[in-house]
Amino acid sequence: MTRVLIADDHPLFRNALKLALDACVDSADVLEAEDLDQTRRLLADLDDIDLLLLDLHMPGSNGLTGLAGIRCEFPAVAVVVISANEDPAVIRRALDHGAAGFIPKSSGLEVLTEAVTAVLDCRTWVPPHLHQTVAALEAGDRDLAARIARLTPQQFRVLQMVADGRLNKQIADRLGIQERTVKAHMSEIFAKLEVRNRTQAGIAFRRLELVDPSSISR
Amino acid sequence: MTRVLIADDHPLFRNALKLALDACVDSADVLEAEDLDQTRRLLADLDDIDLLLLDLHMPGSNGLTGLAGIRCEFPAVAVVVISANEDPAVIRRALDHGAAGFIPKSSGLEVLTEAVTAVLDCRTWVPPHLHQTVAALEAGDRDLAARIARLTPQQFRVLQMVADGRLNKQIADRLGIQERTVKAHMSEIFAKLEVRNRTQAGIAFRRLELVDPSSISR
DNA sequence: GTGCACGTTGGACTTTGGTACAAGGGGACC
DNA sequence: GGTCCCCTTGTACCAAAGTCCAACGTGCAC
Repeated sequence: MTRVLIADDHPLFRNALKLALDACVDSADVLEAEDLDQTRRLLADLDDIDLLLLDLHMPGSNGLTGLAGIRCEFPAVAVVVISANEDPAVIRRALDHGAAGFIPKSSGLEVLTEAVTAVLDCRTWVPPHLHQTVAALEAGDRDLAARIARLTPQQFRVLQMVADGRLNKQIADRLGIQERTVKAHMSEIFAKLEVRNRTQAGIAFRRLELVDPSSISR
Repeated sequence: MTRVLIADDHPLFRNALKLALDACVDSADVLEAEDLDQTRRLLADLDDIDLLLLDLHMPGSNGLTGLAGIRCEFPAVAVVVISANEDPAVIRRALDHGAAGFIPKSSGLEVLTEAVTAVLDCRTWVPPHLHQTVAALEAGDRDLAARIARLTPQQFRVLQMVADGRLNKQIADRLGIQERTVKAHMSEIFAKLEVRNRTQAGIAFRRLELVDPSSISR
């Protein structure tokens, strides 16, 4: 049986996706989440999810940050990115970060069905009218993606807090571990990201964001 | 006599702006620059420039970073921002950072003339069809702008390098000063930006950027 | 079973970062 | 001339960051 998790804060769109899934898979087990935390919890609790349909602009998913985090923590799960934004550069970056496909929110039911079918068949899928454009773009994030993908889940969490300007001690407290351990993770993170200090690590991490830096402001 | 500096990497557009200036000012002294470094040099060498027409996407001007830098170093110069991007949120942010006006690159000659006339008359100017929209936006960057505007020119330079992940020692070398001095600047910067460490300062500074963080990548 | 990746911690250490307090020179402004 | 801001440097000190070494338990895969 195919088990799919739909992660989108828009109930109506979740329904549309469910219809598409019913149309192309018999006896699909469909789960839903409306923010990134819930998504992560479900992925962790149920270890047999085959496919994740992930909205890039869902609460908690900060541009590509959410995607990259999921890819670090659950590398075995295929992820299809969903977004209202159809910018080819964004699609390119999502694919670079390991997305198995990209579905615009404006898609009709047939397109959704086609896309889901393709991905469940282990083929990547992007909108046909953008296929050429996206393919022509040189890999925007491939090196960044490759570096970040090397991080372990815990290292990713540490990096996220570093990119928030937190101290090692604060990170240790929040994760319930010793500051030494945080430092050990930091050394690993620097090596994997090929940077020399936490400021550069934070900068690299924040490249995952998509929108104007100000709108995240506070 | 009115002295104006046009900072835009597009020669054709510089010409259009010159025409507009000729049409509304008699005996205008028009200078040109095609990147931010040259702009800064001209502003520093000639201290009697009344108006700067600044392209947001000129080489070196990294989103609002260039504008903020100019405002720190030459607070007396009126700056009108020019951009192909007409996003009201960007216009709002530019005004928050002290721009005296905003001119879309798509403007015709009459509009350019009108805008320049208004600004030389010490009135702020934005495209009439966007005026309401921009005014309705709550101040996006006003607090950030207020904090950054307090920085002295040297502090701004230091912060810029911090946001690049450089060490205090490296910053000191590049500025030809002692590391102690850099530290003194850092303490000032933290106080003015209301942050507690360099990572947070770097984050705050990078909010000035406008585009997807990845495209600055390397 | 044997490896391997992951997360964890330990000790000992060096390097950076950051604060507090004080002060002098130079330029701008009144 | 006096005042204020900017930039600079100094001393002294403490906190945070980061490195190099090594180790142990767990769970997973071959």
